[in-house]
Amino acid sequence: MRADARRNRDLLVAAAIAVVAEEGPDASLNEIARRAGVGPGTLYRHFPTRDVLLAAVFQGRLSRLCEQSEELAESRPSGEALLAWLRLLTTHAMTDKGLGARMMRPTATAGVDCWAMLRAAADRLLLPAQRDGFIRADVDFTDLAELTTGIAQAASDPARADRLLTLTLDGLRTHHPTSAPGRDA
Amino acid sequence: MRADARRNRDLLVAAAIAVVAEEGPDASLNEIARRAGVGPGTLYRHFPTRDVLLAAVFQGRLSRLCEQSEELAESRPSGEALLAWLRLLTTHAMTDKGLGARMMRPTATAGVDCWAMLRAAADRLLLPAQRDGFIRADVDFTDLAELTTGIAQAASDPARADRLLTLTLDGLRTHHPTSAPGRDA
DNA sequence: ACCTGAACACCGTTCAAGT
DNA sequence: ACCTGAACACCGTTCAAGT
Repeated sequence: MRADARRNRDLLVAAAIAVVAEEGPDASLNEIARRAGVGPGTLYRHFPTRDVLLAAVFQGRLSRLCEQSEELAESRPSGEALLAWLRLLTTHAMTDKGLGARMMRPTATAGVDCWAMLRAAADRLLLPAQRDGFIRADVDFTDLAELTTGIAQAASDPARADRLLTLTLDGLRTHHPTSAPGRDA
Repeated sequence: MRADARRNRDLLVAAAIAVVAEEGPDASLNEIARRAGVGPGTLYRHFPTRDVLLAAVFQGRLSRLCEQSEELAESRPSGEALLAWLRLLTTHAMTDKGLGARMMRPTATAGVDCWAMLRAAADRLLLPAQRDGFIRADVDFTDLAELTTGIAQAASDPARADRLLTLTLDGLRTHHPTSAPGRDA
């Protein structure tokens, strides 16, 4: 890779990080190119698709999230660790006006395989929590990903997202029926 | 209202219904005007904002949803009725590529007060379900609206939406702790 | 009163021309 | 190899001119 090409690529990613933080994932690509000081053609050469550029923007935050999954797995009991990480994931899905939510899909596999990385990070916490009996055995990563991104998209602010996440997690816990209403009434 | 104005308004709504069904809530307004056979200026005269036009498109589906709430309240036991209606609401939020989800916000009050109508319809089922002890007393309409729209936006297909809704509702039920794990572990 | 449609500033995307 | 930037077809929105 030629030196000037490398330089332009870095300028574009930096500009994209800034612009996406301001305007969200639908930000103008021409604006990003302008801010990076290159022509629009140069942007398309490096990033043939908007999603490829967004993946580059997303990459830093994603790897941090994976690290945090490892830390939590070592430092906390399984149920607690999963809950804490899901909170991080939800916050994550809300950043940059929905960029996070947009990248947390199986299809958003551009350059880095975001979905596979997230699944690995989640399973590291989910499987122990299921083994220890805190979470239903039939829940999988797709459930967690869709529920957290959904909450992140629909909640009006972080406090409400936290409330919805708490409510939802009660549904994922293992069941302890006593009188079992809700069936006959 | 002059006769030709009335006629143009109706043409615009009809065109909007068709185009939004195809392209979703971000459909081109010029395209809608074109399809209605009027100039773009005429569209803006009748609907100063995109959301006002979308509310007109949404209105029919909304009133049907309110009727269904009344029917369910009369014909079924409270817990069952609420669940059935929430299924309808979720389906609803998925129609027209996210138009439903977009209108289910407090801000989307254009012409018709969609939010107030939905709240009335939901409370008709939620309050009895809470009185009968099937749903937590601290859950309110905002919780239900955000959870269903979130699920609708994040789920990849109707079957998955149904699964997520079921999981979530288990979290909204009244609690029956037996061994109460998830705290200490 | 209401409608028209040309006009403006923008957007995403492409591609000949340059170095 | 890579970059440039003019160019194209589109978009949302406005507003003078018409009836």
